[in-house]
Amino acid sequence: MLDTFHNALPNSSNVTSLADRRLLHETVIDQLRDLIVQGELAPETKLNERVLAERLGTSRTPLREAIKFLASEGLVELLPNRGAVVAALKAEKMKEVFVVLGALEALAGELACRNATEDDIADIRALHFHMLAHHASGELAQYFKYNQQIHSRIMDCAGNATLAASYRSLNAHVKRARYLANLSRERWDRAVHEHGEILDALTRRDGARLQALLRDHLANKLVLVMEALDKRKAEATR
Amino acid sequence: MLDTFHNALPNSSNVTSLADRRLLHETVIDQLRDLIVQGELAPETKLNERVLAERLGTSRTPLREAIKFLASEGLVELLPNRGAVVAALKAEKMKEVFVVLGALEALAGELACRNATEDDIADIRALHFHMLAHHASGELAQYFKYNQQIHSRIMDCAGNATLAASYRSLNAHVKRARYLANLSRERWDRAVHEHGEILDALTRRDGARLQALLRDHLANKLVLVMEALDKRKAEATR
DNA sequence: CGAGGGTATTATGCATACAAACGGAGCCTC
DNA sequence: GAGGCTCCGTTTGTATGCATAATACCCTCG
Repeated sequence: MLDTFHNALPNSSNVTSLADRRLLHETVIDQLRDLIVQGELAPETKLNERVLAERLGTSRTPLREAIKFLASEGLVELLPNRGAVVAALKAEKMKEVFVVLGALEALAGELACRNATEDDIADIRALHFHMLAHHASGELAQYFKYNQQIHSRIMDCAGNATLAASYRSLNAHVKRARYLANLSRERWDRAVHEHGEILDALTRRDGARLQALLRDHLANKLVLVMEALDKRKAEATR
Repeated sequence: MLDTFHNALPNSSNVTSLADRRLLHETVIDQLRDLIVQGELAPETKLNERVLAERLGTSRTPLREAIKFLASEGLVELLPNRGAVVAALKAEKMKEVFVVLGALEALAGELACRNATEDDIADIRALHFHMLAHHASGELAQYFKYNQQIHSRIMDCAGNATLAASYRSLNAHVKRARYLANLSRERWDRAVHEHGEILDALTRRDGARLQALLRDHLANKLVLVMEALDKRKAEATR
């Protein structure tokens, strides 16, 4: 997974020699984030330090540092004197996250219309058609992958690393909900249609339109996630 | 049971009731954040773990956990195998932060226009007049305090805890720049005037207008910070 | 049989110990 | 004299130990 979150290395001169040195607690941060995002560690799971440390092949110290880091991203919650748990997946929280993400993506779209090069847009178009192909053949996992890449690419084109970092942090929450959302064909088709419009707006560099489209796109995605959460809740209480 | 006495201790962040007691690493996070935001630990200062731990009256373990936490907020940067430094105050970074903050505050304004109670708005009006008083008497520090409270209060009225958390995290960067911005009277008057318009828009619950005002307000603040940064840079190279 | 309390066990929070890596001083070589 | 190499002190990174808080269990009592 290329999702590794690197803090910007201030020293760009010998960046390669420093960058490829993976510190244990950074590895642990990524491993733990993946476990949470992919749902392998279910929401509200208690994080037993000793057990987890052994599972990740490290000691408690780097693990504890990783937990503190993820706590500030909101993926885990700290219970004083009782350790940490994987953050709950609550409908209310999801609504909040989507509203903020909507604003961030809208901003990114606006900036991308100004800053993207033609090559950037060509790349995004290529990703778009890959995505269409996987949609056509019904390969959900691959579809999601390219979908995600398109949004990330637009974010990158905005040319604002701070914006991108905020986006990634919040987006982790959404990714977590993804694995439980099984798309109806109708909704899936609609999402793909929206992506077509998004690509159009970007191509025409119509910032205002792209902003509105991205906001709506997120709002529709929220509906999906909410339905999935409701269904899960219904199954749980049954 | 007898420990209920401890609940009287000052408690800033976690609303999750249970036993939220003050843990050492949390205290250290706040202390360290304050040191950085108030400029006592200057940008690019190396954080020597042993020295800092002693200064804060703790051991390296909680300090390191606090550093990891602040790293994810972007206030410190981690240099693999070489520790951590206070994040640099760069113009480019500031521009980025202000753009994102602008979007977040605009969103908060829009939501606040929908969700604020009349009492909320009355509170904000009260803060506004306190601020005016300190502006009139030229008390910058007090002015800043009420200014900040107004923005925080609007943020709270938005009723989106996730939004508020993102805002706080990014706003720490701005606060850090504040101590070096010495306002000209003209600019100060202008900022106060803008605040008047902001209050008006909120009172009339004109979300679109408030959004635009907050965005502009932030943009103007950015200009101030940039001038201050330029001046500091000029002094440094002299 | 259930409730309450007290003790034992376990896990967390913090401190310290140990290992590895960086940086600098001094020495050697050219 | 300059450049580079090595060794050593310092600092970070990781592991482990110890104390305390929380939980689970059991025993007693109603």
